[in-house]
Amino acid sequence: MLDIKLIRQDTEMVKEKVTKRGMDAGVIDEILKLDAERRDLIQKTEELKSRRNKVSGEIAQKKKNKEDAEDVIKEMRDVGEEIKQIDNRLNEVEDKFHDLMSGIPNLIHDDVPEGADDSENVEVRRSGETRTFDFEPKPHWDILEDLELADFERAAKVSGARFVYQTGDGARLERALMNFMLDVHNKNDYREMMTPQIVRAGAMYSTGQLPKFAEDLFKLEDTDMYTIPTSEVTLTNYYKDETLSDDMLPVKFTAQTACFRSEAGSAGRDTRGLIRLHQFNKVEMVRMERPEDSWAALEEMTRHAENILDLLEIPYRTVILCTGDIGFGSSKTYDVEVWLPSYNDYKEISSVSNMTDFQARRGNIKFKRSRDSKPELLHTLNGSGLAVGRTMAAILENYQNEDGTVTIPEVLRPYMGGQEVLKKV
RNA sequence: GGAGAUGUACUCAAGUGGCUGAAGAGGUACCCCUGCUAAGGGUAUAGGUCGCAUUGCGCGGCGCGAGGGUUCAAAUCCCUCCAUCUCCGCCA
Repeated sequence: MLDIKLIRQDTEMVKEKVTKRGMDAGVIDEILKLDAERRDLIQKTEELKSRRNKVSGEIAQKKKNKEDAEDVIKEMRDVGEEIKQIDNRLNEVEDKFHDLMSGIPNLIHDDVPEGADDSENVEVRRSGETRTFDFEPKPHWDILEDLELADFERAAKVSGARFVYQTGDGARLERALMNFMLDVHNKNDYREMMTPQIVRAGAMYSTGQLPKFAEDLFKLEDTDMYTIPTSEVTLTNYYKDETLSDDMLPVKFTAQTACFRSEAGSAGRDTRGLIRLHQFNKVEMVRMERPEDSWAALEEMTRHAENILDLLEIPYRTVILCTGDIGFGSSKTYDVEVWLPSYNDYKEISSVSNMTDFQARRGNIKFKRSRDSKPELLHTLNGSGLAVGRTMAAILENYQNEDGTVTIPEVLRPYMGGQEVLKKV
């Protein structure tokens, strides 16, 4: 949600930024019109309410003095009727107003490059040499099958397409990765959390999944509850409707959860392997920052995501998302992309965003600089650190050997009981 | 899942239709007293949000878990929802 005051004062700037995302800015004019009507109605109804309050006091006085108040009461009856009518109209206008407001994406930062889609994202740095194989490397789904690390067929039987059982060393490697990632983030002072994985609609609204992206979510039948598509939802909403004191900042959380995505509209894409599933594990980082600190925090958090791949010694690059690819609530996003031989390309493994005050306004998350200062909206940030399944895919493909085995990255070996290779059982 | 109870400000708590922006206590801040601390005394302190105004403190609406309703008027009556507690049932 944007600040309506900003839209009023700086209309042209807002329109320009909305347009850059490929959205029709006409809705801004519509919003301003509704806003004007809304404020007009508020003034009218408040004036009447003020009068009613005053007269009500007088009625109380008269009653106390055993005077007759019938005529004033009658008059107030009409005033009450008028208030009701204006309030009804006001409610309609405000509903429409909020509908439109909650459909406006966050303002993009000036650094965000213009572009139509992900092909126009701009690389900002690259790390590690991509390996040249002196044999034909296998895609990770073949490795999973050959080493019996995962079972997609039986998952399809039980749950459907885009689900997986990880089996044996496959399950152990998944667990090792999650523990490794959480340990690294812990060292960087992110507070570890285990969170709910089912939330109410209100939480989804705050972080921006609702109302616009409902089709991406799984909803529990006959309830107002949804499975989370990322722990960004539960971590960011932790302080929903609260005002934090300055000494609590910055807030830094990390959590591992399952993530559930309906993947509506992605039929036929990434159909094999661990890249695109309805359920996957992800370790997430979320931060809440003073507005003046959030841009530095975005850079730092991106480094924290990259650091996982540095430690795993897997090649990656980092791109800044262009206007056509950046998410709805984000002002600026870096994607960290890992090298996948099977795609012969870099594939997103982390997305790190500064949502500025966009989610904080929706979720009413504030802080006070001191005891006497006014509450201000926080800036919220989130980033994967990392998508666990995709990390596993990257390890299998980048660390595979000619004999079909996979070398386990050194940093993971302590988490695998000292095991050095994955091989056929 | 069944039955009952509760939800007021930082905390505890009074308040069953008008005089309640909301008693009282604690807490917190400052001051007095005292060599210091404690105890004692005094003063202050009700959040937030919305609208108007902003040459200056301002004016007003909302607000007693949330949302509706009744009424000239609601913390107080009614409805729905949420949360907490107790008992029973069930269960990892």
